[in-house]
Amino acid sequence: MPEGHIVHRIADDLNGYFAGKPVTVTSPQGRFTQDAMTISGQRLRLATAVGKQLFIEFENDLTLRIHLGIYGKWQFHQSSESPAIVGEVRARFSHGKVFADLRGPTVCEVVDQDSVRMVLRKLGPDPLNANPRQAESRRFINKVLKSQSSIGLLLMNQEVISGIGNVYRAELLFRAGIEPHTPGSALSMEQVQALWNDSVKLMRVGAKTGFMITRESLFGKNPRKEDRNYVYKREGQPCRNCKTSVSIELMAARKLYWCSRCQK
DNA sequence: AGGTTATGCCAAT
DNA sequence: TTGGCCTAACCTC
Repeated sequence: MPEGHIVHRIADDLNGYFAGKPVTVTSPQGRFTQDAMTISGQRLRLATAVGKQLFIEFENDLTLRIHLGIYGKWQFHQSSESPAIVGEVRARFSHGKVFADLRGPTVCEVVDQDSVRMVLRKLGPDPLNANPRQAESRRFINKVLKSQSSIGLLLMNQEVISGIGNVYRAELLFRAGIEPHTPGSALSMEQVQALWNDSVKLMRVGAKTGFMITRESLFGKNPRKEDRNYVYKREGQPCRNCKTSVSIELMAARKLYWCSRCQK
């Protein structure tokens, strides 16, 4: 159940364990067997994360594209014996003593390079792939500033910015003091640039720790889940800043959390 | 044991 | 906008 920072961590793990090595790929569950046979035994060239999408490229130029969706998870094992299959394992990677099990992905398919390019073309810039010159941030800013739709929706739109999900959406807007229903076009360029910069900052914390810690005072610590955020999943509880009861509503079928006093 | 929930997304309406 | 996908964890009874 990841936002983009987790997918980047998975790409790093996969590269650490398997890059440059021939990987045995199976599908204990059976749903992925046909595709698995096309890459099994090939050397894994590189795993790359873009937003919430994971691309695992093999030496025969085929790429395994994975999207974890809301349920998907990877689990890594190190063992001289093959670990028992527990539950529905869509795909298992193995090389030597390392095993990686994938469960519950929305997408798990082998595709060619053209198909990868088509997917990539649709994705907005990823804060975790930002280069130092901030060239990508301009794409994000331009799209937001000319859109009539709300910033709450825009931050969840992977064609606008990739890798942000429901937690970071709520927390970014709280930290910026922006009311989630504000149209993109009503924001200033400085506000949108600041949102981008903050997304880079927060997602780097997430990628480094594995946790979505968004309260400045808790950076570098290991807080309990219920302490990590300002407004996410805190409906009805007092705002950590002004004590106003945190608001909740459904926006495009997802729960939106915000403080009606701090975010105007 | 059964019900609810989730950091997501798409096709159908 | 709604339903469906698909899995495990975390409730409640």
